[in-house]
Amino acid sequence: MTDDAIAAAFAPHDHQQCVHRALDEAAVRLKDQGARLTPVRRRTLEILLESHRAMGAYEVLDRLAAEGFGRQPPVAYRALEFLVQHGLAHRLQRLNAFAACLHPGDDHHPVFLICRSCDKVAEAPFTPIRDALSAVAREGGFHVERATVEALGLCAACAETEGQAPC
Amino acid sequence: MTDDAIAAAFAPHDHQQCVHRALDEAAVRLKDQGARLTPVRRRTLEILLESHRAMGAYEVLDRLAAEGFGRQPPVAYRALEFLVQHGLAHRLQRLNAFAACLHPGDDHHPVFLICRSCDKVAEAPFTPIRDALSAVAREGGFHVERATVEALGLCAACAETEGQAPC
DNA sequence: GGCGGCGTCGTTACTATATTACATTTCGGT
DNA sequence: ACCGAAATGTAATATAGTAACGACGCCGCC
Ligand SMILES: [Zn+2]
Ligand SMILES: [Zn+2]
Ligand SMILES: [Zn+2]
Ligand SMILES: [Zn+2]
Repeated sequence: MTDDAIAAAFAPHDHQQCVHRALDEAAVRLKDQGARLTPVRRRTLEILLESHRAMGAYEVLDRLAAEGFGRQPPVAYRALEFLVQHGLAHRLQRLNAFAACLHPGDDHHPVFLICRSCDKVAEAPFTPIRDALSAVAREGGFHVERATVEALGLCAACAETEGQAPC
Repeated sequence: MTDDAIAAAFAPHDHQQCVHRALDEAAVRLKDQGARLTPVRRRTLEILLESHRAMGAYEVLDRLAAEGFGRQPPVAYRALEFLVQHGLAHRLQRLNAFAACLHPGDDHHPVFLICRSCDKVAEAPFTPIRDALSAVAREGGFHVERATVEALGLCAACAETEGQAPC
């Protein structure tokens, strides 16, 4: 998860290939783990991958229902939870939403950078922040186990066009 | 917001005085701002202050309703939003909950340390984390405007009694 | 082939969280 | 006393998430 990867998430790129690669990698990882990438699960991942945005569970559900899958909340929540559990997607607390993981494979718990203009989400390395956080907490006698770090701001692409229409 | 303040939030302390001081400070601050600390608002703040825990809006609402205030959601949400707006309380995204601010006066946007055993919440300085976060983001061309940092872990008091009953 | 366990998928029904809209009351200034 | 703004209350609704249960299909075994 390099700095380039952050920029790449917001910049225009060969998205077909980006999606394809992610799906392939997902299939491989799941096979290794003995987990099944069923049609609903696969389609859910595809839907998340289509944009680099975070999507609410009900937004995903509408898409699934329109394509002939079940139309009740558990359908979406189960698929999303499965993806999160297997490191293929993340949950964004701040938005009550989910986003496909852009770096499955890296065993990670990232920091999220959310652009308030284009709504896209990037993942940044957690380590430097965790170090700062742990240090501050430890001095107060607190032991950090898990942390949520979600930043709202402006991506490079949107900063350039600020004032104009969103990218 | 010192390290001692973090430890103090979790450690036993003269809580009557702790609450009293916070209420006094709130009254002064609001008067300065020309805002009114009405009965519902004051009672809401007291309820939050009674524990150092985060409370859900409906939990607060139940308390208010039981004391003769309105029993519809907006009653609680409005009072809570008012307190948040005026820096007397914080909203915890991760818990869908609210906690009284322990350091009104410091103009701040803190990091939250939430003990998973006793549920108490402390506030830690944001600056060191923001620096680390901004640095990471900037290298990816991302400009951070606001960030949510909420850590789950174990406070010093609970770490000592771990394995026994929660403090 | 038939059987049974297990995981997946779908449904209904429900809980929890939060907001919109509108009527009524309260407060401060004139 | 009067007016307008802010605050309070209500009902209704929107959004987010979970529990419980039955049906179906797959796989390993008899
Ligand atoms: Zn892409
Ligand atoms: Zn953007
Ligand atoms: Zn206290
Ligand atoms: Zn504790």
